[in-house]
Amino acid sequence: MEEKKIEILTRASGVILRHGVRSVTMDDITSELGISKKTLYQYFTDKDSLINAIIDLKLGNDRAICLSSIENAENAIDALFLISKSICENVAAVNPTVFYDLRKHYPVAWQKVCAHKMTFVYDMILNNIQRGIKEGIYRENMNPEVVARLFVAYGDVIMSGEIFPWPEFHYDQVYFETTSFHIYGMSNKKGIEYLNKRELNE
Amino acid sequence: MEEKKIEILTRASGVILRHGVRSVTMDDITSELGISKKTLYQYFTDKDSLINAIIDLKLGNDRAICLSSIENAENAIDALFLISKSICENVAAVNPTVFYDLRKHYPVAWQKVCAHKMTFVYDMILNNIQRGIKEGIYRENMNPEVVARLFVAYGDVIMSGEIFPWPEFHYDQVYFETTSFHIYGMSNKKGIEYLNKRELNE
DNA sequence: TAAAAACTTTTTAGTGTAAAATAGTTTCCA
DNA sequence: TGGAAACTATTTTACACTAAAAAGTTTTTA
Repeated sequence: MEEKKIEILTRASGVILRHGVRSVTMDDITSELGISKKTLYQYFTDKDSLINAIIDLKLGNDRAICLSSIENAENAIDALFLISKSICENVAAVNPTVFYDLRKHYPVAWQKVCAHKMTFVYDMILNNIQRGIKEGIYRENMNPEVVARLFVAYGDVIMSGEIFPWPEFHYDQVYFETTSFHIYGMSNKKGIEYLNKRELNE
Repeated sequence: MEEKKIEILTRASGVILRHGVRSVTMDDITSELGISKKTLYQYFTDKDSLINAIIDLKLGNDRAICLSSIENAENAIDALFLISKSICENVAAVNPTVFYDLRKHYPVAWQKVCAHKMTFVYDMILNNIQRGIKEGIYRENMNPEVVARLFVAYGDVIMSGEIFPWPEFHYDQVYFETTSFHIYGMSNKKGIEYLNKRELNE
């Protein structure tokens, strides 16, 4: 991909993820980036393809960050904390209306997001559970499929804002509390000892 | 309330909660109960008041069952298991479209349902957390407000069917798994010992 | 060559209206 | 008295239409 296309993509991504897909028009993007419509349409045939590219870019970045977190973590618990920290930083910058807009008007992009949650995130958590069990810090008497899906669901619950209304609650705090609670729920005796030790160091 | 009104209410409740609010017309109810519209409207001025009465009845029953579970339980963990068992039995009999219909067309009734979740259920779980801490079986290092709201959220997640699609997953099984996971997440060493002992007895 | 501007086409929000469905009322009859 | 049916009133729904906005294209200009 040409350098110019990448620049347009990343800058447009910033505007759209911050303000919503519907709210930002193609004219808004051109004037925001200081380019003409001609140029914009030279690189992206229509708004749909631009949105799809933005979502691909975003999900790709998220995945890369998660995978590096997993590699650098000393154990399953540490990995989950690292992941939740980066998810927090990444998703907090996305306006919730983006998800609403995608679901309603951009079925292809929305499908990508759903697939990302139900395959990548789900598989990642499922692997994390297996890793934790193998490392002897997670309980063996839980249902991995249900527990992993529960973790996936947290994102929706927190983002919807119904149960944790802003400004009484803040995404990042709730997400952190939720993740630690989830880790406690999965941990066995040895895992909880590690958690306690971890808490002391903070 | 007269005996006849109660009979009409309970029987209409059965039909409506099973098939949905919008799907069941006033004519359906009269023919199903074998009464005339004259009689039905003698006891309920309009459909709205009937629906509201049904919701009041339903929520009242649910509350009564929960409160008796709490009293009869030997400790906080036992109480949560009893509650989740009765919630399961009660909510599983309600067609999910009922919630959809209420939310969209019966704002007063929907408000009752939301208030029930956000006050009664939430307070109940908050009390349960305090009880468990006092009984020395729950951790003290958790955020009760977040953890209680998380429990409230499970209901929505499971009922929506997006994360746990039927028929791959069944309400009652997922609800049971989820509740036990949640209890593990709240329990401390002593609580987990009680849980292990409990599992052996099953 | 690419931005700016002017332009055309498509999508969407909003409105009005007719038909259908349902709520709610009245009448008749066992 | 209360059920059955016929009736009226209200609400929903569907469709057509209009106006505005935004997508997408072409032309002009620096």
